[in-house]
Amino acid sequence: MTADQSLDARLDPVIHEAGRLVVVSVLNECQVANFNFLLATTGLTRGNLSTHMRKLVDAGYVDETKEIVDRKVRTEYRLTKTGRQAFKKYRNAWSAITNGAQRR
Amino acid sequence: MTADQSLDARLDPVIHEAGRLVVVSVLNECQVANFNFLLATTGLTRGNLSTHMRKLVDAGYVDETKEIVDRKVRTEYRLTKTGRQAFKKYRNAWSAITNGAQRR
DNA sequence: TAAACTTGTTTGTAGTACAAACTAGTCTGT
DNA sequence: ACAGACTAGTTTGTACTACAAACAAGTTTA
Repeated sequence: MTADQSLDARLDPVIHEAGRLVVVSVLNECQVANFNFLLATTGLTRGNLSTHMRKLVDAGYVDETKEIVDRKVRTEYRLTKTGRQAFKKYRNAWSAITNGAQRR
Repeated sequence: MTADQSLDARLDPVIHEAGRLVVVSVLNECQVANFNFLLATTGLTRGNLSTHMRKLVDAGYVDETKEIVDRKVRTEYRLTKTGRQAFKKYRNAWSAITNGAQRR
C-alpha cells in the first residue's frame, strides 16, 4: 500500500476509458467484430466509436482491416497480441487496486 | 450483449477515473483516511488529490471532516453510505463489462 | 522576526471525450 | 441517367477534465 504500488498497478489509460473498455472487452470475447457490431454493443455514436477505434489502433492494441463486401467497405477489428496482453495487465491492475491487494 | 446492457452497466465516471478509483478503494478498506495518507497511497500531487477529493465530496460519496491536531488542521475522509453503494455498483458494472457477462 | 515547513486550495494549460457536421460511395425510384 | 435516400464511417468544434505549478494560511524553527 505505497505510492510504489500505484506505479506498478497503474491503469493503462488507453484501455481504462469507459467506451474503449467495452470495445476491448467485446473484442477479447469475439476475436473479430465489425464497426456496426461494435456500434450496437457499445451504444456509442459513430463519430465517437471511430475515434476510439483509432486510438486503439494507434496504440497497437487493435488491428483494423477493411474489406469489400457487396461492393461496400466493411471494417473489421481484432485485438492484437499486444492488445490482449495489455487488457490482461489492465484487469490485474484494476483488481489489485479495488481489492486493496498488497503487492511485493 | 445489447446497447441496453451498456446502459445498465454504465460505469460511474466519478468513480471510474484512475485517481479517484484508488482513493475510493482505499477508503473502502480503511474506513477513514487523512489527506497525507491518501497522498502517499495514491501517488497523486497535492493539488490533484485536493480536486479529486472535492469531486467525491460534491458527489456525496465522501464525507470530509476538518479537525485540529497539534494546532494544525487535519482533514479526514470517509466513504458515505451512498459512496459505498456506488463503489459496489461500479465494481459490478465493471465486472459485467470485462467478463462479457450477459444481463437479463 | 524571518525563513522554512505543513497542509491543503486555486488556477492555467494541455489533453480528451463527445456529438454534430461532413465525406465518399451505394442503392432505389422514376 | 439523375435525384434523393441510405450506408459506413471520418473530421471538427466545443465543453469538460486531469494535471502540476503557483498560491495561501497558518505553524514551527533558528
